[in-house]
Amino acid sequence: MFFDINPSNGVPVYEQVTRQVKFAIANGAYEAGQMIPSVREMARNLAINPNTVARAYRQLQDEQVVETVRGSGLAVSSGAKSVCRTERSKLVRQRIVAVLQEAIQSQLGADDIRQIMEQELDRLASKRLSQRNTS
Amino acid sequence: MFFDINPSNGVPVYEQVTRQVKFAIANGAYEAGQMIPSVREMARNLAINPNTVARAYRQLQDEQVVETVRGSGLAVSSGAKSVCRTERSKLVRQRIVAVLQEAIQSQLGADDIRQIMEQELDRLASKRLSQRNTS
DNA sequence: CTTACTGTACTATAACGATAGTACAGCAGC
DNA sequence: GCTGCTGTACTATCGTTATAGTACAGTAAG
Repeated sequence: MFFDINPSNGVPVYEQVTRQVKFAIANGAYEAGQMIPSVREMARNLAINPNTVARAYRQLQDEQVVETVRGSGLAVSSGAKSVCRTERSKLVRQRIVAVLQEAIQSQLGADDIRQIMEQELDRLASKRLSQRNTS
Repeated sequence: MFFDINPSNGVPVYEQVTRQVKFAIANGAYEAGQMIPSVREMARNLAINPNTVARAYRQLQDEQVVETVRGSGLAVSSGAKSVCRTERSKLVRQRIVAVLQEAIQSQLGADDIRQIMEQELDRLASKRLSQRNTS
């Protein structure tokens, strides 16, 4: 487990952080009541600015995914898991729709898209296996 | 046919313009030697700033997709079509890979992804038909 | 009490994307 | 030659993202 930030991705860094924290909660890496890494620790781990992490955390707090425990840090809220799960699905679906629209607009047929998808799914699957072998 | 700009997409507007011009060349909407819309006309059509279009066109010219004809405008270069075709495939493939990585990272299995894909392909196909009927 | 950690809140700076407005050289068509 | 179009080149401004640095209130642990 750990986070993967891409600064030149179009997607703002602070949003990548909020998203990946939500995803971690969604798949149980962070349980309800558990503390998430502190602003400064997370910033060190991801090699980004503490302010950027703070901004991400503020957003998580606004969305009630996380609650502050004074003097200790931020704890995962009780209802967070299901919320994050639905949000995760929604996000992934949005991204897939966007790409499909783009593909269709560039005159690719449904079969072309399926073919590319399958090729890349295979590639990613084998890549993932080899990563496990080397770790 | 026409262009579809999304200002709050993460992707810079000027890049959306270059991409869509390339895609139009790739699928034959603009033939070699033909003029593309002027900076000001394109800006009016897309409701964006002429400077943004100018920037997109400068980039197209740098990549030799398009050549300036003094006093008249920009003409599609002779070799442009095949270049744009390969570039289009590459771009779409990149985007698909990015989404697949994201989907896998959020713990979705290959079958989940296929299922979402098929659902959305259907939705987009029916949407496209209804659009044709109303135009 | 002191120390070391929490979140939180500022200011300032830099880079980038986008917009607005202006200006100029070159060519087509009348 | 005049008018109207072309691309091109500026400057200035605004908003967003990210960084750097500083500061402060609250708490846990020694």
